[in-house]
Amino acid sequence: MSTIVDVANLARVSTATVSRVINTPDQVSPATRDKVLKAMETCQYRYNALAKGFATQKTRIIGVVVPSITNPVFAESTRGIQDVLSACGYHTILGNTDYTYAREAETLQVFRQMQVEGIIISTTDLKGEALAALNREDFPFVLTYSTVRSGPLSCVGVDNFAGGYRATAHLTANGHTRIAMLAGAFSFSDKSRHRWYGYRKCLRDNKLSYDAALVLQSDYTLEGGMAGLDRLMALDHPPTAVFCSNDYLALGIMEKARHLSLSIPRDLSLVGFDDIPMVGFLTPGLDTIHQPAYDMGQESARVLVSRLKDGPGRPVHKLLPTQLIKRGSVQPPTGTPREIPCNHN
Amino acid sequence: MSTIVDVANLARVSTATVSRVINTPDQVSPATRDKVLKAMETCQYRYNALAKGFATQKTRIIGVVVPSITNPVFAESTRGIQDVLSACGYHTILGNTDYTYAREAETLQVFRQMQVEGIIISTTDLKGEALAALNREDFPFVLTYSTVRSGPLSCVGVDNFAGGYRATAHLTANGHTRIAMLAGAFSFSDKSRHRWYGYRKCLRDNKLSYDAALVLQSDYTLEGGMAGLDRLMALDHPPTAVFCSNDYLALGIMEKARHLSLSIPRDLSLVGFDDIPMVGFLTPGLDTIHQPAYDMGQESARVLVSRLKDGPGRPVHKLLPTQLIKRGSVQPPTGTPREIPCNHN
DNA sequence: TTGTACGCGTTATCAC
DNA sequence: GTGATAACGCGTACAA
Repeated sequence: MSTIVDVANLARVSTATVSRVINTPDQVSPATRDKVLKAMETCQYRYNALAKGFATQKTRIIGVVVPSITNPVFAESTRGIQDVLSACGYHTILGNTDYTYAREAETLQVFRQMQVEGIIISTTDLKGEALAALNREDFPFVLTYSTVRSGPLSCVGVDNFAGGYRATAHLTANGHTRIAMLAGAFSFSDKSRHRWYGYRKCLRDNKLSYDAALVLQSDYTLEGGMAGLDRLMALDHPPTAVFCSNDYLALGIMEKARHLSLSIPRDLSLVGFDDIPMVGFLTPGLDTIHQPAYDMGQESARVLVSRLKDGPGRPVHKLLPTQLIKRGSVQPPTGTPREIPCNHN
Repeated sequence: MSTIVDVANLARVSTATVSRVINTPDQVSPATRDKVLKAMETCQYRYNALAKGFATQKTRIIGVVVPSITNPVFAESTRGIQDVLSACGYHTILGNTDYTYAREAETLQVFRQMQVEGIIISTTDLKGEALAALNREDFPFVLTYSTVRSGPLSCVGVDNFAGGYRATAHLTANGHTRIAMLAGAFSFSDKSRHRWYGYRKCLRDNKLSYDAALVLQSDYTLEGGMAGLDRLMALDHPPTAVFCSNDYLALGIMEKARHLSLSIPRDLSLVGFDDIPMVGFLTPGLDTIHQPAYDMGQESARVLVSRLKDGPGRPVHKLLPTQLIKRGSVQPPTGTPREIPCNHN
């Protein structure tokens, strides 16, 4: 593999000139420029960005950490991130943690060793040492999909509390009184926890008692959803509606409901969270809380880029709006009046 | 940021010793080792993998190029790739091309400039200069999702011809005679082209005439699927069945069919390709050709890793089996006998 | 406009 | 077991 030295020798110029031809072509006379370009051609010279990164301490690489590569919602936000970053001349490198803190810490370590210039992360442990360390060192990073509305960490996400509230309110407005929540385990998802807070608050505002038996924590998998429904339907007083803390869980429930010959929404109403593309195709379509994933990705990238440009400043907290999408997976419990006005937004 | 030089000074040893503590701890006496580790601690030393890559000309980074990050089938295969690569001590960096050759060439260039050690790519242009260049230089790379069964390029994929044949045979076996194909544009998808070859061959074997008006090329998007169905139903003799060259297109068709009040499978039978997770949740479920995406990813990574280990050898061509999954989106055209035995496998 | 010389953090090759 | 030092490819003062 040839280097600028080879090119320089061939063109009978110095390496500095070759470097200038690459980086600031106008600073070199057309004659020598052509000479150098020709030389590059003949040696099949290939630029070494690694060496540049090494020399300048700037790699133009941003690390993106997501908990799951299979959940389409993360594909969307990642697309948003990439679109903005590549427009700003940055490259993206993606790491996935499968919702485990160990892999998150490891990924973070690898990224830093690779000298990424910044990190965008959907974390599984907001209070973890890994993030604390980044923050201590003033390393540029931003949280996505989070609900943090204050504190030292920059964060772009949605109001998960409000989303959880809205989802539950949709069910209470339809006359449901036994409303379960199938949540991603709070241990790895503060988002899920905030949605649960919203759920509880909404129950309270509607004078519905909170029944801990109706709240299940689960993996974010189809199997988790399926197992969850099994447990819920085995209760003495099974719920008439379930709020799932993401669409994946809701899919698991729908699948399991089919096995149990439960009809949705007749026997069970269902609300999800995320609005991944496919839930609009189901029959019935899934009522869900839409997250603007692509926009959130874009915004996260923008926040990171300006942090990179302007240096450390006060942390940014942006919560994007969510939206309830009604498609037909919710109806009043059998034998209940149709729709009750909802004044909790 | 402290370096091994700082550590060496602090521990009163040479940089070589520090390096040994990092890479081959047994080659250094326990006493000095501890001394060095302590020094690392106190200067908050962080290893610089970039510098190592620069010094050794080995980055342990593999570039993965996919045409779409949103299509779940690529998420699956990427997961397979990552699982194998990380087990072999490689890091993965993901690039996405949105099915455009320009972005593919650019991504390839960036990856090479970053000094990736190998590339796994689902290409949009098999005959393109970008791949040819890689091959000329003996750069280690493998194609995925491809159908190439010979030639100089290593390739792990599925038999798209057989898959296309099988999908079509499923329709002819059900008595369909006007079978359309909605294909990803051949210009960017040789997979789609091979599926089309299978489609044509199957028609011929069944003595069905080939009608070019029934074959549409499209983007791999929902909108492409929707527009496609519009055009097909506007024909003088609309088809009674459609083979879609991926599930995404089939989803678009299902959505559009709903708008047109066409019932699937009563008014229109449908077969897809890929078997992305969600199509099992639809009503009716989509009949489709299952690709073992995760396995294919794993296998691609294995092929690349052994190429990396053993140096250039003869190219590998592995075609994994596909499988027809029946879920209910196909039935005989109205007023036709039920199932005709199929002897084309 | 062009050239010289050094630094970036690590590994590898010798010596000792 | 340990130390000194030359690579690795590029950017960049600074000098010419």
